[in-house]
Amino acid sequence: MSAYSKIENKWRKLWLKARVYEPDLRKAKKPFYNLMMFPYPSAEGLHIGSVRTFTGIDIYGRFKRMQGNNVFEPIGLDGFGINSENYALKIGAHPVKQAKISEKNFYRQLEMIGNGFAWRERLETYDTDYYKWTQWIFVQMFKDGLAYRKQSPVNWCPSCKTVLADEQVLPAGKQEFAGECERCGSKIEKKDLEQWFFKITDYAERLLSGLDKIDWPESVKVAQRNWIGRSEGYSLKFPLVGIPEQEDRKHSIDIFTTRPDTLFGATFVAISPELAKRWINAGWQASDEIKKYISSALARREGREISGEAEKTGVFFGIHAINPANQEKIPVWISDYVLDTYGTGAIMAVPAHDSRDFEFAKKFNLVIREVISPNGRDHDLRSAYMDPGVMINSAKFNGINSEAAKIEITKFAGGDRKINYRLRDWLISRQRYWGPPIPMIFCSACGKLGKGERKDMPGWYSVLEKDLPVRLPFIKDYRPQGTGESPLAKDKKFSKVKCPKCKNWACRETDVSDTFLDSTWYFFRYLDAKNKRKLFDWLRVKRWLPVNMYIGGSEHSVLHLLYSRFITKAFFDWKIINFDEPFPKFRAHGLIIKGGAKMSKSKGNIVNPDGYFKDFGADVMRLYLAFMAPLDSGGNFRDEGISGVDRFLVRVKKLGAKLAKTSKDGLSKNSEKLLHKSIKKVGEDIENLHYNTAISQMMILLNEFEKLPSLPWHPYGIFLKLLAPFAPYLTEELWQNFSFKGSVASGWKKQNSIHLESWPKFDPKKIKDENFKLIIQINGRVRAVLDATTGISEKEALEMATNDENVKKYLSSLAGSPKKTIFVPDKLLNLVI
RNA sequence: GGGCGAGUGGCGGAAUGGUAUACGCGCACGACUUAAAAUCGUGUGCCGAAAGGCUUGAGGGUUCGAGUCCCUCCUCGCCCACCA
Repeated sequence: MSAYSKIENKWRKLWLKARVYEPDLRKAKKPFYNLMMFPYPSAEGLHIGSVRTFTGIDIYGRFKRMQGNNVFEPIGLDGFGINSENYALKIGAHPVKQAKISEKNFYRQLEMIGNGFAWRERLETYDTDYYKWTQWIFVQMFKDGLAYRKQSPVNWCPSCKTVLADEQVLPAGKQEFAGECERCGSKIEKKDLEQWFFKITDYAERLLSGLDKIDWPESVKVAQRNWIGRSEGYSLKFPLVGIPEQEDRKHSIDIFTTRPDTLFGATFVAISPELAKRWINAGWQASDEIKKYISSALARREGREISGEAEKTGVFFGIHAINPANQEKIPVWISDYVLDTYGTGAIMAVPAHDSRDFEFAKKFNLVIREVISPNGRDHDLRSAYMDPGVMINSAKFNGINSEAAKIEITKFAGGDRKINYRLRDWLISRQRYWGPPIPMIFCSACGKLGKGERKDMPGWYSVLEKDLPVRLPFIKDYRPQGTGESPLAKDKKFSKVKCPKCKNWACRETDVSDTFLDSTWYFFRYLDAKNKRKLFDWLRVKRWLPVNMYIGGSEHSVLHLLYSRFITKAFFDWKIINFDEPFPKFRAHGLIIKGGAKMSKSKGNIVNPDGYFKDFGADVMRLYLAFMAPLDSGGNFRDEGISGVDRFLVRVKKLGAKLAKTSKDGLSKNSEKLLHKSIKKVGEDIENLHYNTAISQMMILLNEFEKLPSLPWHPYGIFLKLLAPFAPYLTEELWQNFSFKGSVASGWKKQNSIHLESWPKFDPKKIKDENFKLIIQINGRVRAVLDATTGISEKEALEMATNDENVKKYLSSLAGSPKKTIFVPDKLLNLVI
């Protein structure tokens, strides 16, 4: 037990009862939505890093509150989804039961950190009242044409017999583990299944342009831009030759390129193994050799794409295409270096000007023809020449600049400008148990007749809004099937449903949606968490959104933040909100490490906050975590470091004993100056999330106050206010003890809380210095530091300098008079000899 | 391979182009104590007896003056990765 537990418990209860942190969501005059990414209740409990983020943003929120804002700081749990389910699987508990246990543990931990949470609005994504609206969003996406089904390969672990999310397949970076299941280490395979997708690609352009108007760290914006991967290029058609006229056969290949200027040097076409397989499935003839290559290439590609280092393989497809620029007959190859998921799955290969094509052509002895040259002549190509240059070997385009040739050659070859994106549609289905059932129904009877809610998807109906939520049934064996179906498929009571159209027996969709969907919209729901009839009350949303300040981990730079922006833009298009960027201001927090290494179970260096909060108290831990480093950078968690802030708080408490008897006493001029400087600095530092330097400034101020024989009341009150966002419990207690306002004995009221006091203001006049240290430099080196009066002229400064013994010595030894003097008012004088 | 970020004491870190190492930890010495802890005080980048010199990953540049701006390189961290 820490020395503070008693007062912490007292104030926690009083604050809760008085609703100090519950703004009126319907009427607040100066709403300020202070949001942190909600946690998913992990196995180990609240991570010390999350605690730092939560208390960190709470410091900001308390500061904003004292500045007169109605601060709303909600909290909830992102407890639905694969992570929680895997934990349940691991310990052999049922996710439904485990959720309740984790929930209790997390809320217990979140209560002890001293945050001003609006507890009444808390939510959990697995709550029926919550996921009802997750499903509602799915229904709207379907009706709007933004949800669709398509065949897609999923990750499948043959040993766990389960479908895995991409995040669960070890990434390519760790070479020796690439493409392995994170749980059992088996090689991941791909299975083709019909999956639901959200058409996020429709929003690619807006997701890109929206970045320009939001205040986010540049690195996060760059990450999103790269993820979206807009590429301006051209599409070209390569006709195929020698193909018998048959309906079911392709007669040309479409490709995307950013380098049409190299078209005359395109000496072969390469297509992805996946595309080749689709053609063969559609009726193409292919030799056994080719089929064998395709299946071995696909097998190698299972799991994540292998690293760029891997050697390229390929096989001649046995057909030829026509280069549209020079009508040359060029071979069509199948190769594993062609990505199926980017562009059209087919490329024109220009070995002379693309390193990958070059490598491939060398290996298979294909024609390499130079068409761009740095100097207008052929030269010996040892590697691909990828820079711009002068056109050669390109018929009538010879001699012109390659940049100019891009559009000319495209026109000549009958191509078009095309913008291509790296971004792919969002795969939303999960063949899992622990998530919101996708609210769709398939009727085979309607499907045969081509009927459905949407013409492009015969037989598919969304669940009627009045029938939402589609409740996740409790099933005993929730383990993933490995059949490509969700465990829900086994529950016939669940999956058998009447068709909303023809009333015959139909099938319910048994997949659940991706966890990331749950977290795209939680900040809307916080505003109206108890509303059973609507997603949210429009007036509240109008009053509070978009979010004023959002803080979270940069690991969500791409997925969560991009998906949330996407859903918000969809809401905007559905006209249920009037803004289309949810987080105009976002800041990423840093990572704290322990003993120089990232915290992990295998290293055994995970810090459990429970013991620390118990031993030191919330105020000390909040201060320690804030003092470690600026919030947006990391820090090393060291037990020894805690004592510094612990002592600091003890001294703050002791300082109260020194309070002067009357409130009339003033401070000396110097102390007052420091006080006002501190008010300024602490405020500015909090605004910039530089809590470490704010605390350092308060320590300096405390050191000054401690030196005084007695301390007047007023400055002590100001000091407590500056400290209040960091150490909410102790400052509230001292505020009350010294009767700045009310006391518990006289019936403590909300209005008496230090946390609703106004933030101190500094007087710019009182900050002005009358004296300063004049730095005298000779040739840029400091030779004297003199006390001077603020505002002295260059002449006066020079006089002071030349009268100084030390300076005299240098001037005489260097035997010269200053050639030049540089004078920075109230700062320094530099004599150049 | 590409993108982003970072390299400052024994440690976390601080420095609008103007006294580098604030604040804190740790350490040393001293006071208090029978003693220890706690507390308080003093000191604490490196070399040097001192005067003084050197020091922000390495090297160059711009500047009267560079931790800060520019170029080259090295190391570490994170993200992406055959994106045509």
